Amino acid sequence: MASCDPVALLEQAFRAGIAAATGTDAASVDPQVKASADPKHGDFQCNAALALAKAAKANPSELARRILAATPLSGLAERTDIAGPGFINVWLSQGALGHLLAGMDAPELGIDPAPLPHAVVIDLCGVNVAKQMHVGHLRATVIGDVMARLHERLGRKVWRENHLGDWGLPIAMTLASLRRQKRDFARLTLDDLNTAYRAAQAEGKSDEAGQAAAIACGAGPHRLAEFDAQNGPALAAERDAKATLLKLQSGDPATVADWQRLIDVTMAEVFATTRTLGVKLGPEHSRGESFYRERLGPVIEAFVSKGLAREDQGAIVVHYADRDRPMLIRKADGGFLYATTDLAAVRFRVQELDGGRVIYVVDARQRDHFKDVFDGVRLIGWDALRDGTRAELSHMQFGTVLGKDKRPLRTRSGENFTLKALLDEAIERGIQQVFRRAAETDAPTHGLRETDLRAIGAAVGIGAVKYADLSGDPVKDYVFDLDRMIAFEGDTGPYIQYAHARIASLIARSGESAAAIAAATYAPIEPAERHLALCLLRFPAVVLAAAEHQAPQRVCAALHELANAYASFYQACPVLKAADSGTRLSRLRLSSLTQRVLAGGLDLLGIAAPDRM
RNA sequence: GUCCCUGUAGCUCAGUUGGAUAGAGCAGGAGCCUUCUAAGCUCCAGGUCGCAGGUUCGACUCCUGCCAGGGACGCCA
Repeated sequence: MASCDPVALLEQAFRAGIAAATGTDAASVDPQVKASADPKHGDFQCNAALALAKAAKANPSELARRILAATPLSGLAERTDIAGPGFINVWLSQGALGHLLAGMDAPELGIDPAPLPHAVVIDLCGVNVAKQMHVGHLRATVIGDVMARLHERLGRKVWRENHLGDWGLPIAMTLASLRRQKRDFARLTLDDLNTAYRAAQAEGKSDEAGQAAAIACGAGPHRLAEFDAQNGPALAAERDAKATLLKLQSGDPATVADWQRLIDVTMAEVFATTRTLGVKLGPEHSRGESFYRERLGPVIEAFVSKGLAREDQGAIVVHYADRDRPMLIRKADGGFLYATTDLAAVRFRVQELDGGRVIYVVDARQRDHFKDVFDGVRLIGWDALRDGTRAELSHMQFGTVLGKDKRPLRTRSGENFTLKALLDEAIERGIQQVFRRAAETDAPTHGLRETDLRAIGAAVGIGAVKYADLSGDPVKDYVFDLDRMIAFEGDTGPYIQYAHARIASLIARSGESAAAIAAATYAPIEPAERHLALCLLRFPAVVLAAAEHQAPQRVCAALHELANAYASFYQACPVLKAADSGTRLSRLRLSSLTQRVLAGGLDLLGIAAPDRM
């Protein structure tokens, strides 16, 4: 497979050179080829001589000389250099750059397929029935979607699993409460459900807390009876909820129909939000907790029968050798816990979905929980795939979204912001900016229809929010500051969209056909052209690295660098007014490739790339 | 109390798994639109990488111990 990745080609060359110079096996050497940080040190460098010299107690500079002499670089390098204690610096020739760019100039943009023997399962979104989506879901949804896109781009089978909270007592409480109120289930909105959910939760809490307090105070049976009388409604509600849960579990048709209605109402709004976000998530990706309900009992039986779990104070728990914290898998009252469901889910995902990698895109605060679950899975061997290999289980943990006060983002009244409200505001701000621009008579958007401008504005606003979420290390908390995200200056989504739109407009103005541009010869000569070319060639490897390291921010960084390199090129190198037609066409082709890489990269991030803005 | 995460410029953050003089963006200073979109470009200024040891040719990166902030810890999910 002809690779257009200069690092791969140089690695191959240096591996041969090192093998020849040191008399070792080429397959076992690490050529340590990297892009140079400083142009003074060439385009790429090979750092292998330093480590090898230490092992062989040789002079690193001398060894570097021998490696370089034995490395076949003709056709690739125009200049080489040995610097410092033994760094080998390489400058690519213009011919090699042009050849590599041409190799990358294809629909797949140089991203070679990297298939895996098994599927990749991505747990994302994780909404709860009867609850509004909030900023926490933004991250689980957006990051999960990007991970799915990255693996899909590499030609891997991907399962997007939206593990919704659609089962258990909380849902039954909401359902029971709505039925008591004789609500018309055909007319319910998500807000209605949310209100009922919170009311039901609050009832349960006050009841529990009060009862616990009464018991803690050493209250006798009489006092407890009095308490019971005072809290009659709450207790009645709880009994009602439990009865409803039983009916639901036994498949009572009317109850199941109402329950399904709650799910439909919730998911209609969830899917409206994922559409707004440009996230690929639909009904076909929903596999909620209820799906696993028949698989929970067997989980307990398996752990108990294998002696991995035992009874403790009435509950069934798994103890681990290296920590005090046990994992509860069944309550004393016989009920199951979320660890039980997750154990069943991992088992299903590995054994039935053939998941060789199972990635949980979930809030970092659940790290202990997933450590326990994964260790439990490994203990019992449910990470074994059909071919006997072990699945990789990972918790891709993300940090909390904070407000400007560095506290978890809340409204004035202390409630979570709904995701919808946040996105609506971002879209509104994006539209304002686009309108402001379009008012200028020389703007390419001047005179566009209002509906088109609004669509561009939405793409810009959503792009700003998503880019801000994706461009940092996922594990860290970040401050949600719409003013900063939407400023559209610097390292933002709109900056990259802008670079893309500029190129689209440039190419449209050129009057050249796509065929004429595609037939041009790449001739990156000017420093800005060379730098742009090197940024382009770096991109395919970044996609693979981002997938393997579960680091979407690498895609963002590479795109920002590329957009930046293009902006400098644009400033320094006239395209349409280039001195001669060869240069003009070469620069147009370079621009075209840049445009497609930017669009492709934004697509991996699930961010739209408008042609005008 | 136990365990986990985080600490990099005034602010918000990157840092390619150990490589050369630690990078961006805001904010601050100086320039650049009669010529391809100024949502842009080019300079300048800004740092004991939380602290202290250790590992080695070489450490923001790996190890140990502290300090600070945050989080999780038996019958909620």
